[in-house]
Amino acid sequence: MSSKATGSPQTANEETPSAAFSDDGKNTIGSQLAWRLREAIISGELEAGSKINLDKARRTFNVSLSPLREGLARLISDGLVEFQDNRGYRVAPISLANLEEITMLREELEVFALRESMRIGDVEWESNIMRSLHRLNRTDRDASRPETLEQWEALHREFHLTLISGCGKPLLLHFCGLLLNLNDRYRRVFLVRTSGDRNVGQEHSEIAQGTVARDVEYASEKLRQHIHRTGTNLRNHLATKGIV
Amino acid sequence: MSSKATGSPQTANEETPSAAFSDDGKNTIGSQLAWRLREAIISGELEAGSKINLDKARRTFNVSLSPLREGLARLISDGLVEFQDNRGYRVAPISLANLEEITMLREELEVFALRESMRIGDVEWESNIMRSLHRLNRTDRDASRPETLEQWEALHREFHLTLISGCGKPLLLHFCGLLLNLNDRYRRVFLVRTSGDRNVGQEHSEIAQGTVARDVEYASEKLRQHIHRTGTNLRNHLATKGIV
DNA sequence: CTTTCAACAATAATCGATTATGTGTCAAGC
DNA sequence: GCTTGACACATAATCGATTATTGTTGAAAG
Repeated sequence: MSSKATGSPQTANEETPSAAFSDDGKNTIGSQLAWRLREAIISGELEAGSKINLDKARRTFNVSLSPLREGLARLISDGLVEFQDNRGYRVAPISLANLEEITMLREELEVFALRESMRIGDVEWESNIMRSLHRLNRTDRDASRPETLEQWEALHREFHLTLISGCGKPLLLHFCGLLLNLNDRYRRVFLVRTSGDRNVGQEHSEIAQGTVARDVEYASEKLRQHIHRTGTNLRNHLATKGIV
Repeated sequence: MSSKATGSPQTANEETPSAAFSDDGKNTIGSQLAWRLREAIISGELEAGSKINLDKARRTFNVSLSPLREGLARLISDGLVEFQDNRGYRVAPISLANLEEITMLREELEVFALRESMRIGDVEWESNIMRSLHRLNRTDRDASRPETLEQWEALHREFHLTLISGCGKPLLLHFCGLLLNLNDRYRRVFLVRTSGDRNVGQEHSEIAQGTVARDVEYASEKLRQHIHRTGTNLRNHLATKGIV
């Protein structure tokens, strides 16, 4: 099993983005399931909007109902699964409107968190940014090797979270983490490659450099544009596939 | 069992603030437990930070473990309960920093949602506001009758949610609902009465009137002040009780 | 007197079986 | 032909018992 980026923080239980924690076979079955299900949904393996049959899932994953429900419950917190009493679980649907809301809220919240970080972040935080940036830029996405995509996604997620991790606001970080999760799902499913007119690596570098230089307006604007472009890009891909 | 305000929306499953739905004994045990536990936590009956012993809780509520976990899982989504593998559940702690973050985020998100609502809200939405306002202002808090407090809290919550319900952004509403929940907990636990120099009813009326008049700047500012004052007020009470 | 480690007690996690609920189908009545 | 209701089937929810993990205590070693 490959190493993963931070996942579903229970509450204020944000995992340190830097830690090289290994997911041993130590965790609870419910936890492991949460990971696997999340990956299955974000990767598109489980189709958006589809019903999750407990009995089938139980057999697929070779587990009992209790941990299965446990795992699903966590994905509900993440907004990746929906639930109704006596009607069971279903993979959260996707839509243009949803994507647009995610993008808009990211522009608001992530930028706000970035400004706060630049205001009160410490040197430790700055260093973490540069490290995340370096790792991200050294990793290529190779569409022919899915594991590299997954790896890149993890590093990308970590970069964005690190960027705003200096703000000292657990709840805000939690919200941003959720939005990032939801957004990544759209990218994983719809984005084979970045549109040619963008140099994403460059964009990340500019954001990072502006941030550690505490150039508030510059960094904020760069981040906002970065998020906005990604949103536009994804929206086009959705339109192509006829998603409303 | 008294009627309740909207509770823990699973995902985009926001309950209509207006509906006079009765919670029959129809729901799932897990659902009912979620309600009861939420009330127990928000009311302070379950002490902040305290551990939740599954076996004891199971006996207290006369249920089996499965629905108990189910209910607790939902409160995790709400940020009212924290969880760690193999270590169980605990009531989310409270702190000055947490309260301040909640207040700050409410100022950002709720005001943002209000502006969006004023931008695109329809007549139906306006009408709902006036109705919620009326119901709220017609209800008094009587410290000697706890059920009136609970009733007032429900209506207050509904008013604030209705105010921003015109924005057409389910995720944003979800976040605001969470923050409101967390905030209400502080009020329920620490606020015996409003500080004398405030006329909260008046504040609500001003916000509502400004909103339906689409006086964007006025309404936004009034709402922000309202939230801010409540935050300050609560902070003082926390300080009095020595909460750090 | 402190540290280590092993047994025990307390607690959480999981399982398989059982019960309750929702859903689809077919026949009788209109 | 269309609607209604009862039955049967599929599925979700719950239970009680079992297993795994954690934490605690106390005796032995240093």
